Amino acid sequence: MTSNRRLGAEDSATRTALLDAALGLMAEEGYAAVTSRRVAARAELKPQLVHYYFRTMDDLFLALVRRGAERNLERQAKALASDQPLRALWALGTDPTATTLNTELAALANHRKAIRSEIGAYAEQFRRQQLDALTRVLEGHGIDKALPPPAFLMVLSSVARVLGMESALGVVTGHDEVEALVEDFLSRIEGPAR
Amino acid sequence: MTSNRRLGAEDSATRTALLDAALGLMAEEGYAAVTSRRVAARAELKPQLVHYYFRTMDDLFLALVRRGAERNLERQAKALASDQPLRALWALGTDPTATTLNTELAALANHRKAIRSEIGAYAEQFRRQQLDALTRVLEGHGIDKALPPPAFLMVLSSVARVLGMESALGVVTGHDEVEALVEDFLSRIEGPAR
DNA sequence: GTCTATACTTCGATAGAC
DNA sequence: GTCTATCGAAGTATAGAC
Repeated sequence: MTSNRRLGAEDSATRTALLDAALGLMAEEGYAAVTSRRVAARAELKPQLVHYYFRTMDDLFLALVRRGAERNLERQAKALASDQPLRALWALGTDPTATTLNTELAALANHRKAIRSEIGAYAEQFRRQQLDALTRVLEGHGIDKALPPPAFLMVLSSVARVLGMESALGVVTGHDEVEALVEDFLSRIEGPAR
Repeated sequence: MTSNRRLGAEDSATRTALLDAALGLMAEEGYAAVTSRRVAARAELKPQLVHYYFRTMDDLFLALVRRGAERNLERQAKALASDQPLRALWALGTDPTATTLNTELAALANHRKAIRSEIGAYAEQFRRQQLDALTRVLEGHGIDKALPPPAFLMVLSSVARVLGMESALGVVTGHDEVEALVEDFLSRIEGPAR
């Protein structure tokens, strides 16, 4: 019944500024810092505008997830289309900024249902995009029959993700060894890094 | 200069009740739900008691991290001493409750310095405890020379962790395949699950 | 050693003015 | 289509009573 209040236009510059501010706050101080007041302050706007453009904070998070995911699907598509798609994928997976944001989103998804399904659906899209590209890449190379592309992909992206998370915490044990392992693997498939 | 205010005793039952309440909130609703008011309400106590026993919310989080880590180091030690240590480790790593809590802690660590170093130090301890036990286990078995124990450990625990996180999001692509891969690996080293 | 009264700040959200 | 005035609830933290 809270429905006949009006909403700001999707293409408004103010709306974009609010999303940018929210993204920055989330990356730098975590999802709990994304409050209507702080988002507005960072964008040098009034707090009430957040509710005009997004109604609730949940709606703001959803808009943030969608915009970020669409951007990153394009980014990943470009990476997968490069001449060393696996190395590009590895670089994307270990990127510190992405790691931080992914952690925040995962935590956010833990307890906000609408956000969880949105993130889950996008996560599937990322994985499928990777799988499509990878299946083609691995066809040519003589890769172990016991390692099907979906499993290989899970292993590679899991290691990249955890390596990024642990590095942020200052954990080092096992990192050199697993990086050497991955490097060995990548160079056998794609040759030395260019 | 805020220092000569007194603090509650470490072994107080009230203090324990507050920590239990904080843990439950963190698991069920995320770290942002861990506020002095909500923690107290869940423990059926007054909010001010949180500040009497922990002074600041940061101190409460630190106490929570320490208590949880000490408990889980014991839990992991037991798992590693079982007759199928790798399978026990895999089970611990994919446990949904632990996965949720780990995600919250990782997010919390992203932007609270004191908590980050505490979690980082404990993460190293967990890894070292695993490595000590694993090195002994792998000595006997004929495992690939190209896969040193630290790298193997990183791969196994990374996959377990990401599998748990993605399952919570409803992601499925690649999961069956990587589980089959892990099962094959584990059964070659430890035999069928008991 | 334990807990309460209280101060001050920040939160999300709505109704209504331009 | 855009923004402001304003409300009631919830946040952390301290000083002081028992």
